[in-house]
Order: sequence, then structure tokens, then C-alpha cells
Amino acid sequence: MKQNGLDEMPPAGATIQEVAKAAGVSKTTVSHVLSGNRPVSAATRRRVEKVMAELDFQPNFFAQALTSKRSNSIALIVQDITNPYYPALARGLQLSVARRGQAVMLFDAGGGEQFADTFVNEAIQRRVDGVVIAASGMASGLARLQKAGIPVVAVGSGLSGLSVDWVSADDERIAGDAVRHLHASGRSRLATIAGPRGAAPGDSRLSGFLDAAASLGIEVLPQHVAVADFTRDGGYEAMERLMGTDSSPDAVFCANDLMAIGAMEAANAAGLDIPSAIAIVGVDDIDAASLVRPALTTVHIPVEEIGQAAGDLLLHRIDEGGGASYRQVLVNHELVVRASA
Amino acid sequence: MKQNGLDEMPPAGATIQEVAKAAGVSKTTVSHVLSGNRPVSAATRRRVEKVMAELDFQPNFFAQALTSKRSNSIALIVQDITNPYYPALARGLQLSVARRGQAVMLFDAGGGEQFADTFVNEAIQRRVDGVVIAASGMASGLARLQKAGIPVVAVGSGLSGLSVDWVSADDERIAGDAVRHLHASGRSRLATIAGPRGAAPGDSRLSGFLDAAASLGIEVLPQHVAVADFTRDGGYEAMERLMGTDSSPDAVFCANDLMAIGAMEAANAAGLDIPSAIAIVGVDDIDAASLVRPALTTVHIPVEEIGQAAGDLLLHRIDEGGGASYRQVLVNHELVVRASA
DNA sequence: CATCTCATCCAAACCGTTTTGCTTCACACC
DNA sequence: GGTGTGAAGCAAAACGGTTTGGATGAGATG
Repeated sequence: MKQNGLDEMPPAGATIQEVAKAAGVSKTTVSHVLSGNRPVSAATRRRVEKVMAELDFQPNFFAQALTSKRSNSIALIVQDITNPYYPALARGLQLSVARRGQAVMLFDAGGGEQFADTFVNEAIQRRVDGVVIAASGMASGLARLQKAGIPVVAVGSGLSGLSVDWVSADDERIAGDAVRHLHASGRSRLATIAGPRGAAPGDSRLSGFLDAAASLGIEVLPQHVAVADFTRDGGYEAMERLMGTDSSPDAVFCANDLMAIGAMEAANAAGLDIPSAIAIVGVDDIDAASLVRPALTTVHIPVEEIGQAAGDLLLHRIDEGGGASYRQVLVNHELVVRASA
Repeated sequence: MKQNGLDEMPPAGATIQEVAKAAGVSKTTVSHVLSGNRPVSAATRRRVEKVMAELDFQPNFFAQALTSKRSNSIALIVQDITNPYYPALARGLQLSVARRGQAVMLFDAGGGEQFADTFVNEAIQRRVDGVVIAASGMASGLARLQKAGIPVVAVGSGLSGLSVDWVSADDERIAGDAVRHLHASGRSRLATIAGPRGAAPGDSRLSGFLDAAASLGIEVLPQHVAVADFTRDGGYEAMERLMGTDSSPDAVFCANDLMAIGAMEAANAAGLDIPSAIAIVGVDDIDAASLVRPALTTVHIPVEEIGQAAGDLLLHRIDEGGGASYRQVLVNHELVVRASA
């Protein structure tokens, strides 16, 4: 019977009832000293608090949630937690919401797409107080969450049309800045490795790239637009395709660093020198960007800040409701010129 | 009043009571079709299920948790989520526990130390079904969790003495393998950049390093043991200290890749060629290890597998209790020889 | 025909809180 | 000495499920 040799009894956690009895008051009163919802005389309060401490009383979380209808948990749904972008996002988010007693539930789609919807279901069933969603194909999930009355904030661009709070980097301008940098350093045969079509930052960075090129009078060949999945391997393969075209580019803008690094490897493997034969620029400024040789020129995005902003937006909507006026925040980016372009 | 232009009414989630009424049965019966705890006639079952679907009924998570005393959530407490080691761990863990309907709650100590205890409290209050703890200074937290009767599994070494399930890489042998490789390639003035003393993988890798050196007849100078905090910056500074000593080393074993990369940078900055002037080996085999130039020789650790094993151990203890017989699993590592050593 | 046994279903108690009336009591006031 | 007032505390009803102990009726058994 005895499971642990140390204690004679599993502590089992005192209930409010037991505290009440030990303190000689009703559970109502105990509840009141707990919540402060109604006044309790100083003497009684002290007595109750003392008993609580002695019994190591901790209010039952589930019972509280049941009546208050709040779980004090928020869900973070990410595309791929092993992509260094997301841990930074998670940290920022936790920083923001932890102060308000909210815990973060992590749902990692593992790079796949189909899971995101499953996770939305989980979040709804668990009645989280809110969810931050940073995964591709989130539109349908968004709708379901909103129908369920759960506050959401989306992370990523291409959301302007939707009725949702969101935070994002200014992806079009990011791409534009990269293009202008490339152009200023004399490149003219521009290519891009874009993210998956229809997904968050992929489309915006692509259109930003295209627009900027157009406004500089640069023609971008159709075969110079490759699509990959934001992974290093994807970038590698996309680069191979790009190099395989008859008129090969002298610069490529990659929609994130991971793909840019993959692209660099492909270029190396093909014997192309970076940056003399081909310039490469990425986006995100992950740690690895400064580690590769040549060091990757990229656009720094303050990811942790994005996470915090998402948390703030979410808390605001949880507290205030906020109705149908949606807020969006754009964070600042910065071109970091290193050696690759 | 109207908040969302679409629906006239917030769906509000049907209760079991409403389902019962609509199906013309008692809530008991509904509960039984839900849980299968007692037989229900096929006809009734169908009727109830139909009503459930129509009303989009989802059992209230809190109410269920209140009676079942299970939250179907587990906590993952990590030292620093931006260290690429931990996201991989998180993924492995989720992979393991998601199949059993458990969600992962992420607590990121943000590199700091003092938070881990706070998080343990959070976990207890939230009555998670179990916790995986992978952070330094976890001993006190372990004790508290166990006293609260919450299953725990620890990740990291130096836990052999403790009464707890744990999973780890074989840190002593990892260090030994690295040392033997260094020795085999002709190095003799070995140094190490260890993790913080008293913390999980730092100590074991250090003693493994020392033991292996001793058994090879290599003398390690006291000033050739530097301590850092597992970050890149920490590795950089530790390397500076190492190079500042009068008899400078010709090889350094770093307790993780991040520090190894920092060390490489410091060596570069000092004009030391790697590997001719100084060899460097790390541990973890994070993505960046293959990206730096020269590519980092390191010891590969199957981190995702560690996460899965931790999940399996935890689920087992949640299900079976398991009493005072603790399990430990050691995962296999592998030396990956690249260019830096 | 009386009884026994299942299969089905229901009512009520329970999980541990919060919240909403109400009661009590002391005190001030007229 | 009645009456109004506020402070302090209590009982009971939620919250939305699960579980336990019957009740009911149909078919099997003697």
C-alpha cells in the first residue's frame, strides 16, 4: 500500500472546506479571503490565512476554472518549433503573458500542415483563454476559434484582410529593402526563393520582391521565382533549380535564413562563389546567419518583440473583449549587411 | 450589444444536460455514451450521438478534470528555449505524449536559474499530470513535485543518485570519446570549457573529460578548465581566458556546440587557425555545427529521441504509478568528425 | 405463475470552487 | 425603546461533468 517511504500519507491537498472547518468559519468566508470579493474582518482573515499556510492549501485549479470559466492558459500554435524563429516567438509571448498568470501551451505542427487544425480543436476543447497562431494555413482555424468565442491573435503577414488582431513584420518592405540593397550593389538578374504560396510570410515577401524589382526597372524572369518550404533542405533544392535555368541569376533573395543557408550550400556545391558569382540575402537574422561563411546578409526581425506584442494584444482582447475593431502591429526590421551580398 | 455581425448568439457550448433533454434521456446516459463506462442500447446511443453532433457538444474540460483529477496536460520546464537543444526536446516530447491526449505546457526559464522553482509551483497549482524538467538546479523542484505526488522525469545527467526517472545522454562517455579522438589526432595539451558547476550535463562532461585524459596519461592543467553558461557568448569569453594562460592548449573540448562556436569565434579573433593551431570539439550537433567554418566536429545527441523517451517514461509513471523503482534511459551518441578537430 | 437475471436507464450525490441572497448583531439615531 | 444601517458571516445554489445504487420491464427458468 505504501508507495513512498517518506510520508505516511499522500498530502492530497487541503480543500477550502477543510480550511473552513479548521479556522472555524464557513467556506464562503474562506473564499472571500481568497478572492477579496467581499470584506472579511482583519482578525478572521488572519486566522484563515494562518490555517491556509499550515495546511499548505492550494485552491483547486479545475474547480476555479469551472466556475470562473477561465483556464489562465493560452495556446501557441507554431509551424515548426525547431525553426529558430519560433522559440524566440515563444519566449516573447511567455514574457508578456506570464505576468498575468497565463501559462503557454505549446502546439508544434512539426512542419506539417494538417495538424494546425487539430490543434485548434484541442485549444477549443481545453477552453484556453486565447490562442496565438503562427502557422501556415491558419485561416480556417481562425474562423473556428472566433466562432467559439476564443480570442485569437495571428502572427505573420497576409492577414490584412482578415478580421483578427495580428502582428507581423512588414514583409513587403523587407523584401523591398533587400532588393534595393542588391540593386545598389550592382546586381540585376534577381531571383527569389519564396515560401509556400498562400501561406503567411511567403506571399508578402514575394510580392514585395516583385514590386520592388519592377519599380527599379528590373525584369524578373518567371523561372527565377522558386518556391520552397522554409527549411534548409528546401532552400538547397530550390537553389539547384534556380541554377539549372539557362540564364542564371546573380542574386537571390530568400524568404528566410534557413532557406538562404541551404541556398548557400547549393551554390558552394556547384562551385559558385558567394558573393562574387552570386549574392544571397535571407530574412530573420537567426543565430546561424552570422555563423555561416560567408556570413549571411539578412534582414533582422525582432522576433521576441513580435511574441510580446502578440501577448499584449491577446491579453487586451481577453480583458476588454474589444469587439470588432481589430488591431495590428508592424514591428521594425533592419537590413544587416554582412558578407553574402 | 451585438459583437460579431455573423451569428446572432454566442454558441456558448451545449452542456450534457441540454443534450440529455434534447435526446430525451438522462444526463447519466449521455455520460455513459461518452465514456463507455456502462452499456447503452444501440438505438439510444445513436440518438444521443446524433444530438451531440447537432448541438456541437464538447464536454467541458474543467468539469471533467474536476472529477477525474486529471488535466491531460504535462509541463515542460526548460532552461532556455532559444538554445536549439530544447525545441528538439519539446518536439520529441510532444510526439510521445500527444498520442495520449496530453498537451504540453511550456515553461522557459529564459536562461535564468531562479525561475525554475516558480515554474514548479505553477505546475503544481495547475495540477498537471506530470512534468519533464530539463533545467539546471532542478533538485529542489524535483523534491517538491514528488511530495505533491506529481510524476516527474528529469532530463540530463548527474541524476543517478536521485530517486527519479530520468533520461540522458551518456555524458561521461561523450566527453571520453571526444578526448580519445583529440588524443588520437595527436593533441596533448587539452583544455575544456565546461558548463556551470553543479548543473546537469556540465559536471558529467567535465568529469568524463578529466577521467579520459587521466587514463590516457594526459595531464590537464588546472587553468585549462574554464566554466561558462552554455551560451555562445559564454564560450567566447571562456576561450579568451583559456588563450590567455601561459601554456596555451592545442585542443579544447566544449560541453556544448553553442559554446564551441563561441570558442571558435574567439580563436578566429585571436588569429589562431582551427584546427591546425587549435582543435575544437563540441557536443549536441545542432544545425549550426555544420554551418560554421571550419565545420564543427561534435558529438551528435539524438535530442528528439530523448524527448520521446522522457514522454514515454512519464506516461508510464502516470499510468502505472511505478512506486519507488526508478527507470533511467541512456541514449546513444555518436562522434561526428568534421573539420574543426 | 412466481421468481431470477439481465439489460437499460434514471435520480442523486459528489468533485471543489464562486456567488448570491439572508441572517445576525452591534451601534447610532430619534 | 423602537428603528435604520452597515459589517460580518453563513447556507445554498450554481458550474458541468462522473459515479453509484436503484428501479423498471422483458425474457428465461423452475
